[in-house]
Amino acid sequence: MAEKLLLIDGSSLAFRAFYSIMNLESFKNQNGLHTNALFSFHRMFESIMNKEQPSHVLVAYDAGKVTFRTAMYGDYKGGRKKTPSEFQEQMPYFPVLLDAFGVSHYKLANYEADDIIGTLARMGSEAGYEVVVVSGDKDLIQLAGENIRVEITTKGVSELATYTPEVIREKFNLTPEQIIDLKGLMGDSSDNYPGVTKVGEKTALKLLHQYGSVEELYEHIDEMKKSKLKENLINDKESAFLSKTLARIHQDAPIEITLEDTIYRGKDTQLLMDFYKEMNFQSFQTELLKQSDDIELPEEEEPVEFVWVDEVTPEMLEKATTLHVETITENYHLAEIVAVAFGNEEKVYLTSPEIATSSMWFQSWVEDEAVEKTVFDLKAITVLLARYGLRPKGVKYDISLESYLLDTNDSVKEIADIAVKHQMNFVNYDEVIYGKGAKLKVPEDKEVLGRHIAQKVKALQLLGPVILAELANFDQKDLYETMELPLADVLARMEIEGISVDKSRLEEMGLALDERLKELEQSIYEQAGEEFNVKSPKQLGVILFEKLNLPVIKKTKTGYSTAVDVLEKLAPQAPIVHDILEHRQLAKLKSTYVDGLTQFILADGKIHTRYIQTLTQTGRLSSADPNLQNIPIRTEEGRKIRYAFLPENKDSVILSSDYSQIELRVLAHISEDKHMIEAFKEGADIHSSTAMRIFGIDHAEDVTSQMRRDAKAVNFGIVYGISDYGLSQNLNISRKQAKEFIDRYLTEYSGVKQFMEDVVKQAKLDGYVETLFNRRRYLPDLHSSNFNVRSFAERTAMNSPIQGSAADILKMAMLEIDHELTTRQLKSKMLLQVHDELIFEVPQDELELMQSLVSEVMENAVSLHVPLKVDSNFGSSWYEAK
DNA sequence: AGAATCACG
DNA sequence: ACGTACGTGATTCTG
Repeated sequence: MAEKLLLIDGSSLAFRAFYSIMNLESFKNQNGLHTNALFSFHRMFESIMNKEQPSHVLVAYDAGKVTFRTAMYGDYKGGRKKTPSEFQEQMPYFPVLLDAFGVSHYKLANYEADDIIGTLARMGSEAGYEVVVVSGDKDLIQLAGENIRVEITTKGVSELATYTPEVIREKFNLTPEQIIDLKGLMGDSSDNYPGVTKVGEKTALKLLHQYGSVEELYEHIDEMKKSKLKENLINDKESAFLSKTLARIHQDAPIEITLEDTIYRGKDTQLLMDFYKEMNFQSFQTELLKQSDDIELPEEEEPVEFVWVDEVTPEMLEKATTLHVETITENYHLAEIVAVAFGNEEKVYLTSPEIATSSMWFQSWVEDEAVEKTVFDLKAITVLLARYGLRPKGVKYDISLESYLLDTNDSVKEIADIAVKHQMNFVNYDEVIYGKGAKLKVPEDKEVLGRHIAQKVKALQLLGPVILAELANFDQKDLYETMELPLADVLARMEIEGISVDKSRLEEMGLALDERLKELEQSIYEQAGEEFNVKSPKQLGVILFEKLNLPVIKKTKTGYSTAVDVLEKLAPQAPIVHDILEHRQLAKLKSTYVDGLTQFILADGKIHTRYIQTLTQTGRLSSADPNLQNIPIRTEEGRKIRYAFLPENKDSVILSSDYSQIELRVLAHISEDKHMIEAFKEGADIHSSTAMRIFGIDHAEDVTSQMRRDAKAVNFGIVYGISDYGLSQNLNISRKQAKEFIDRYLTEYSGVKQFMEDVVKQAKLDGYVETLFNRRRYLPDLHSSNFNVRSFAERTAMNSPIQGSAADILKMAMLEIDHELTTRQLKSKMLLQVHDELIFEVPQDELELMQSLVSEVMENAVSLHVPLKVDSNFGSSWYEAK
């Protein structure tokens, strides 16, 4: 096989890698080391290796700041910003990674990576090798030659642009050698050498096409006619020659390595595995495990004992305080149970759910309030064991919930995530054991499976007290013990209960939608003069903006935007746009709400969503499989979907109770703004009263509906952490006008203004914001040097305490309502939660009681400086509960 | 897998 | 001057 030498500019690529992933916070290992550059470099490197399949590889590095170039020109690479510390700290690990890859790396005092590469490229080429050079720095294209191809990263790092002498001729009409002359004339702002004043790429190219080189140019300078350019060339002659010298990459650097030394040795899987563990690179870990079969799983110092049993005895349970139910798919309403496990950090028992739950001993252990247990995700376990009629009690530590409360930023999806954060590296990620995607499966080897589960149990057991102590430290023990933990049980029962959905009703709607969609498609094709996929934004863009020549209002990263606000602006100009808008809306209804929901109706005729209690950054719940928190309501066509949501029993109705303006009331409370509190105490219409203030109206009856609408938008904006631009977009008004609205608002509600300023200031000091119930959100981006990132964090600092406190309040109300339903032995059921709204199934004979009970509890869930108000409606379907 | 779009509070 | 509203999940297309 022919020899192929791959030369990589490590310094340049590592730097590019660093900037290609700027989401610094999510790329940290267990010791707080940033890993974004290492991760991204790894990805780039692998893709290059796969593509090139070289026989020889070398990664070259700059040795340091001082080189022969700085000796020639003191300011070479001067004026550069200091390397960010987040990057600096990753630099020592690149050699470790490369050693694990089996790839040589080299740096040389006084020289840059370029010169090492230049020298080896020459040597390789002379030896008849095919040479490939990869860098993020375009200067290296001067190395292109007969056997030398240069690849430069573009668009961050995702793609490579190839440079051969032919490409350079086509692009610049120059030879690779002339690239050096080009640099000499142009200079280089990032390397900080000057070239010739006022000469950029265009002028430099013109000159080189005429004269061929810097030397030739100055030979014939006298023949040039008098011009500013000529003057500059004469004045900067010295600089031009210096710059050319600086730009030239050395091809005879005194390197001490030979081509022999660059032979690719191949991956050392064990070293790589260790590196991935250290950096917490899960996906690479799994990938590696798939490729090789000789990797040893990490050793525990004192391995946990585990045993599969087919009978549960009291002795087994005697010292057991951790309970685990293993599943490998997310949706626990449908998931198959792989095993039930119980034990402690020393010994774990594993068995099937049938064996466990049929044991009297196990039943009473699970349901014994007095046995303080540790679990991971109480809600999931509650739903899973409910299949067997068991309801866990006495759970003290839910590691999942606790981790979420401690820091919403580090997403703890599985036990390994939190174990690794506490240096318990013996726990494997599920993906490592079970695989993922199409290859997801339980290992046949009971030893492997058993050890994996046992290690999880061990970690949970050890983590329990540690994590609770951390919560206590943050004053979050109450939040956990009296709100989130009991709520897990309430939510589990809501999920298990589910809500009845009329499948045939949905199917009827689906047929009608299909018919209308066909009509619209025909009409759209006719008006477009051709058939195309209306659902493809790309194809639609071509039709609208190229074929029909409609004006481009907004662009996205990838092309024309065809979002609703754009289409609405175009609608008056072209009737086709009306049809497209309607098509969009109906297609959404059909796919997401008719077909989508239908798939989730189980044999009991109900939909069982999952509330995710540990996801949002603010403390809200989210809902998935399916999402029942975004069922249409804003348009009549969409709202009809709600006709399909029914009470389970004929004699019952759907009752819906929602907080009125809860976020603004919370804002009034937290900010203690006099005027806003006053407005709410008077029971005023808050949007009208805001309108009166910002428009200077004295009598409520003089507020026009337009004013109220504007004021409402301003109120929303305030809650979101307002900006003039955002408001102007929302109201379709000028930015100046929007700014006036905001200024008026903040003058009138000066307490709100004060709060907004204080909350950001305090957050910058503390690093986090808090809700009324001590729920925290950390905002490291408040200190970002990037304006956008920082501004976003500031708006978040204003919004999170508001949105989060509102979420806290509804959670408190849910607990109280659940308590009342239980103690009063009512037949009414709490079915759904939609952020500020609760949905119940209520038997007719409990309706009166429930209406007042629910309102009463919700309104008095907490005591604020303003009253809380609840609106209730009921009907024979969710649609009619309005 | 990511982007674009759109449903909700 | 910088470019934006806050929080979610599902579907579809596309590289």
